[in-house]
Amino acid sequence: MEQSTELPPGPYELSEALVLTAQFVPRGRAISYGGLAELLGVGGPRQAGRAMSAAPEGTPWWRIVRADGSLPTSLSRRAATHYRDEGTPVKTSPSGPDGGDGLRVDLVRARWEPDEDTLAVVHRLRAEVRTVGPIVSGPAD
DNA sequence: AGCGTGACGAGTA
DNA sequence: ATACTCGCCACGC
Repeated sequence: MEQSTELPPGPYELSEALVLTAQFVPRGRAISYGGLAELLGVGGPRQAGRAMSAAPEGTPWWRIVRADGSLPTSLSRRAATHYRDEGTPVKTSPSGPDGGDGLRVDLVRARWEPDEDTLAVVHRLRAEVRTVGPIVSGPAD
């Protein structure tokens, strides 16, 4: 069984929620930074990237990629190892046919789509995210 | 409080 | 396909 439906107690920081959501991406699949944030319903691609850069050990960061399926050059090599191991559909880039940089995940085939249960969990996650959102109050007066 | 920076993304040339 | 611009927004100086 997977580690679904079990979440640490909230509320969560946005970055924490994004990392938790990333944990649900199964082997061999991937999603874009923007897609991850969109799925959670909070934040955007920059926040997702920020969260992944600071993600704790054990986070499958290689499954969160850019919209075009690539990752920063510095991470490309390590990611390639995982893709080979997980059998992730990749696309050979024109400027670098080998596993170095130029490697891109074929999101058309590898894009992760959460099942209903996972979706429910993520939805619950969203509700407990401590957003830094706009200050609405102003009872001041 | 301003300003630059970044594991982004979409649009334009 | 590549290069560059802009919009985005949390962080750190």
